[in-house]
Amino acid sequence: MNSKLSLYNSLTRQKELFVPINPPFVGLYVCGPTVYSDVHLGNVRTFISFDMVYRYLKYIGYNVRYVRNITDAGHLTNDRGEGVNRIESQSQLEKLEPMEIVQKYTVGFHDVCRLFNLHRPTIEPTATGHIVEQIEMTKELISNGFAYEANGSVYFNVNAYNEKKHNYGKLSGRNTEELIAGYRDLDGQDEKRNSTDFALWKKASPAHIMRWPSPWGEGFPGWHLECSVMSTKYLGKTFDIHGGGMDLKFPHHECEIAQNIGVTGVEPVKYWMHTNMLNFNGQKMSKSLGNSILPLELITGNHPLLDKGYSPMTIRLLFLQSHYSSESDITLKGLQDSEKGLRRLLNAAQYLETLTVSDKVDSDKESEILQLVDRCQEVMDDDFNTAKLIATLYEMASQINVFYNDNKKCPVSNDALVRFSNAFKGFLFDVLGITNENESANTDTLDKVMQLVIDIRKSARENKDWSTSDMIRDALKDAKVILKDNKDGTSYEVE
RNA sequence: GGUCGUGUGGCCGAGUGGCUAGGCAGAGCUCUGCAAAAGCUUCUACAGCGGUUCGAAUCCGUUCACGACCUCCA
Repeated sequence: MNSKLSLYNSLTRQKELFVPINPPFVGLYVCGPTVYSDVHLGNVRTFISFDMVYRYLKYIGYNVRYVRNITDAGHLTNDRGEGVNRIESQSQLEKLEPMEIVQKYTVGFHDVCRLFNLHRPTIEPTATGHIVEQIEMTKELISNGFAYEANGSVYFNVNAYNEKKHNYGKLSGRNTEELIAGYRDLDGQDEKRNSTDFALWKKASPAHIMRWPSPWGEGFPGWHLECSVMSTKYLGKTFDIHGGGMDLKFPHHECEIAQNIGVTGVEPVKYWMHTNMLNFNGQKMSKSLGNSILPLELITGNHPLLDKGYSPMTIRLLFLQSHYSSESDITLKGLQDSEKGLRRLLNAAQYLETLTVSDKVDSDKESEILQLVDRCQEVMDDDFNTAKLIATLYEMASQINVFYNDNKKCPVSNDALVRFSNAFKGFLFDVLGITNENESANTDTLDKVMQLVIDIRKSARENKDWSTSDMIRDALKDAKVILKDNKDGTSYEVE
């Protein structure tokens, strides 16, 4: 673990050296989806980013406990009191039980995760599985003087919290008075003492299906509470990294901090990480603009704004080509570029397997490739700069191609070639989580059939029977098999 | 209105006080029966205006533009 990883901490607003609380263990908590509809593509970007973070932490030797929750209760459309439970409203729409909605979209979410080659979190807890703990935490907050009951609901008391010299708003740079001023006109006649207060527990109306008994009557937990409860339960009072999309910074993460401090008195998270938003053709995806696009629509191409489908790995590479903290934009041009880039990298990975060392060692060349090896880790240590990592991998791919064209011989020591090869494959496959989607197509059977076709074409070419030779090549192209005539024979590739 | 962020070559996208990012596209060349692939070469930018500095795309100020969150949308 000789890494010098540093990362941008949203809480301190600066890049900091990553020092785990209890090495070699690292606790990572990421806010997961609310399973009330198909997972949003922007959410997928966030999860890909943290998948990469998880992978890199493991790559450099940490033992990571990765907790990503499933929100299956309590997420209100309006946190201010008159909220509608998203899962309930969807269940009415689809005429299904709330738990059927939860099940349906949890399964769908997991399917999407698999497509994009996301590692499973080591713990994936659900809000409904932690109702007891949420009630306990609410009780503690009341007894600590940070919450009050009103009419069967319980609210967090932001003023009481601030009076104890805590600072609600420090993560998102907000101050409570301004928030109150901003809320004034929106404020209804609700049970809260102050408009910045937020629900820990909500009383269930008679029509409400998702309900649990509590000391304050039948109700359901507030949205922010589950993350506080589950992160503390599985990662401890203070843990290393908490991640999520920027849109969750306020109010969700702000409330989480307040709840945790209200119970434990200590700062819950050492490093906060926020991923930036995903746009489509330069605009935020939104239903009203009609440019909202689902992961499966992007993969299948079944959407009016798409020319065709793009593979999950093409999309994954596109996302990782920009830094997690920058906005990312999906455009057709970008997807097409990424598709080509992906092929370039995967081809290089394939060529790499055929390389051997040559008799003589070119020490300049050797130090050049070892420099590329070192750079992979250097750039990742700098706040997970996947954009730079991919640039480095492209340079490595160029190098591989040069060797490949030079009789597949590398003028470097065996040790250097092994290190180079391990770095290229390790960073491409293990860290970036790219997989070779075509591997399954290259079966043994296909290999043998193709060898036969290539041999037949070869004899045609030897007889200068170009029409037969080209006919074979064109027909294969229709079948998405590309022939490449190299100096030392013909190889094929499934598109 | 408040908080935060962004503006880089034809396009995407890193970087952030002096040193070629990288990719895609374009042009030329090599290889090839022709292609494809690959290689080599080439094109070389930092929104405008001030300022600091020996030197700024990078720091400071300012103007303009765009975006996010604060309010349902991840």
